[in-house]
Amino acid sequence: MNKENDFDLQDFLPYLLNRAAEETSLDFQRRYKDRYGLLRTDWRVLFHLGRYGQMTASEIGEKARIHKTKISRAVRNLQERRYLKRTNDEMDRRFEHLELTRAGQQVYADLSEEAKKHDLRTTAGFSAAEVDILRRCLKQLAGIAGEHGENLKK
Amino acid sequence: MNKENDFDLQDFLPYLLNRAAEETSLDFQRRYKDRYGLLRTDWRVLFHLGRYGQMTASEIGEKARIHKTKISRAVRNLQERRYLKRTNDEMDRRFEHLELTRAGQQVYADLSEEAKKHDLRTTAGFSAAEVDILRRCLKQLAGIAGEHGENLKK
DNA sequence: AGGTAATGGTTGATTTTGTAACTAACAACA
DNA sequence: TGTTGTTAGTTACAAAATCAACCATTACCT
Repeated sequence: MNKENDFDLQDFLPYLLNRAAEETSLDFQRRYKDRYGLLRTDWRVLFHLGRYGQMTASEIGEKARIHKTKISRAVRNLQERRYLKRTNDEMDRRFEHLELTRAGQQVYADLSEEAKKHDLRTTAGFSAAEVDILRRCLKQLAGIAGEHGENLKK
Repeated sequence: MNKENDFDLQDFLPYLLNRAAEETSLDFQRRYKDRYGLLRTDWRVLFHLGRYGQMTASEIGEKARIHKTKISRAVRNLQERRYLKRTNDEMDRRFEHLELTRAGQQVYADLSEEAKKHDLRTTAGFSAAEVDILRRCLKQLAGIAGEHGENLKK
């Protein structure tokens, strides 16, 4: 079929990563989608605010590597659902400080519980050592800093 | 900011997998996009045909977990670029056998070379053992059969 | 045969995403 | 001041993904 080429698609990392990402995201997706009407970017933004507290749109974008237009739309969605409120910075009125409302915090609490359980299920078939290596490799690949806060970029 | 919750988003596997997938896909994407005008689904289909030879659309869909509408459009794209040809099954005229043309095979040869190199670069920072574990975990998560051809489903 | 269901594949409408241009607010410096 | 350059965020338009309805062909069942 092909030349002497022994390269197998099923070993190609971008392919594997994409498929693994899709598979593992699927049933968790249902939680935030059906339960709260959120899109993927929505919950990512919500998670960041829930985990790290008040942030601006571009801080979230930088940390989560999400483009600003996606964030802009996610913020609007979350605000419409009353999960988030915006406050203008008094010093520099270009900034908007974003923060979860009480309702938003509840969603975060619920979903982060789900996420924790979800990860346990996902890794059920692996040993602790394997899970550890998996996470470390993925963080490296994702460009997420290890212990050193080397978040370079700009 | 949040309750006693110690769950960190940066450890959540769907999140990590998605980000790692995006990061690692990026520069490879440029290869097939700029060089051959292919979309992501296009090259996936092309890779399957290049690797496994003649297949039907739904066989590809099942193996690669791509929805049939996406495949239908990818096939049309590839055909327009003369990378692929269709043949109708004489026995059952619902089937179309898909196959790469000479040109398509050249694209496959080039891109699979690139892919191989790409993976080497991607894993440059890891030990062989780590890479091995990473791949095995990902295959498991992606639902790709290990040694046993347990491709269940349908 | 004739009716119903299932399968392979395509097409069209709606949603989502990506790209680029744009507004508003500030900074820097003449 | 005023002109130029940046930065935060939004909006508009094009590209792409998703979902549902749709042929055409074959299978099943009486």
